[in-house]
Amino acid sequence: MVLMATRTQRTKRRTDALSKERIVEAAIEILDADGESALTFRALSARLATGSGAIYWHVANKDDLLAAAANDVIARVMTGVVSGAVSGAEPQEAIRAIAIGVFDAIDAHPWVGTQLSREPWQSAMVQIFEGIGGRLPALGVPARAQFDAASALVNYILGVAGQNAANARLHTQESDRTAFLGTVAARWVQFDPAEYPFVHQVATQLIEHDDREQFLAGIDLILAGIGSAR
Amino acid sequence: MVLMATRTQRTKRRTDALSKERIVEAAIEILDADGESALTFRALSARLATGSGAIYWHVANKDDLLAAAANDVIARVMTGVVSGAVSGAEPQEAIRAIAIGVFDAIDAHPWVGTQLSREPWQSAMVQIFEGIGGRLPALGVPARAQFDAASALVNYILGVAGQNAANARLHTQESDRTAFLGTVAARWVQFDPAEYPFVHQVATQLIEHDDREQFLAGIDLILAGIGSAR
DNA sequence: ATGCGACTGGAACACTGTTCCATGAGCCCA
DNA sequence: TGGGCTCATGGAACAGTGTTCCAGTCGCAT
Repeated sequence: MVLMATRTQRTKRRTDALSKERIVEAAIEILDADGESALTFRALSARLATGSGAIYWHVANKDDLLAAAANDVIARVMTGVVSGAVSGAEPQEAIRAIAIGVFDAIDAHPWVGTQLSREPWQSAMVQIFEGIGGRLPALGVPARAQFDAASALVNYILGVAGQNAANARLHTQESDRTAFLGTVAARWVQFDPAEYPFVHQVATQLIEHDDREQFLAGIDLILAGIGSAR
Repeated sequence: MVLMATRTQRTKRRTDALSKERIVEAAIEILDADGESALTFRALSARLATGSGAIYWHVANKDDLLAAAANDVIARVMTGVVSGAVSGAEPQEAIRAIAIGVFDAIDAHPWVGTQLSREPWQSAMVQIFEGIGGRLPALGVPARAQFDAASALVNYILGVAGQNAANARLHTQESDRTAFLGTVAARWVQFDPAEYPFVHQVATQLIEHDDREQFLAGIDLILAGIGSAR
């Protein structure tokens, strides 16, 4: 993997020795179990039965740790998607599969969404960029349009990612979510139809809409736009 | 404005009395001058010549303050765009104008980008949603496709917004930006062309690309997709 | 004039990321 | 075998954060 720093360590020290891998693993567990706010160096120290100083020997700072954790999750998604049935499929289907893969990963680990929209040009984003951009030639997109097309798709994905993460931050429970959507819808209905006709009208669809389907609809919209410009 | 809380205060107290407006105004000044990390309740207290307790009487917490600040900026953009020459123009042009308006606002106040991707269903986002969604009927988009179309456009905008804000956080200077892009491009060129053909190939375009133009290209792509599905 | 509620300023609290350093484990060479 | 010497560790200390708490002050209605 070109992205990784060179590492020449052959199982030194105790078997339970600290390592960036072990730290990232523990961090992901905390993030998944109790959310972004639960990941502190104290919590991490406790879980790894060590001190914060030891962790800092392996990890530059918290941003570094979060980037590595997000990279870990995304890398798993990308290798999973690429090695899956998709590799030989139609390029359009491959792009959809990657997008859905990233969406589902962020749905399962909302903190990844926050991280993706927070640190740009990060290795996690490069992987997504490559996965999508690499399929564009096969789609018949002219070379000079590929950069813009890939950027549009990735930015859309990042937008949804951030929004999903923000939603997850607001309510941990599934029941919270529907209740919250109900509240928002109720507020939207009460907007003045003269000033906010669209928001007013769309309020009802808010409750019954499916995030995943809407996400895919957006991907298809962009793909249609890419196709029409061909 | 339906979004604002009811407010029945008629110039009480001293002329320099604290108020949510004055606090938000000062917060925006700090954010614009010295970036997101500079906005602390201590800095705000100092600038307003008061204590943090006084601020908390007018503002629920920091999130509330940031939301109000972002709302302020976006509201100005939206009224500016709507009252501009655009109001009677072709709906497609109106949507482009709104998107560009939001983009430029985030370019000028990067912290707004962070805020937009952080707190969903917020009044700032509702305004953008309405501004864009309200033009879709005139574009000939069927009613049941409008929600998805608006959501796609807004999420794309939010994605770019977050990314722009992250970039701005990384380097304050314009010279920093080009230097940084150069570094990233240099790294991308060195990616193994067998494993990362797209990223490798696109690296050169990275340096000379214009964020604003690429953003607009993405909007046009989505608009083309919306048009083709009509 | 006086009481009362709206408002203020700043001290105190709990908690964060990060740094610093005294100590220990394992290895290499004499 | 024993001494260095580096890698690695754990935890105390630091600076700074958002937030709470509360003793006051001010202006108005009575």
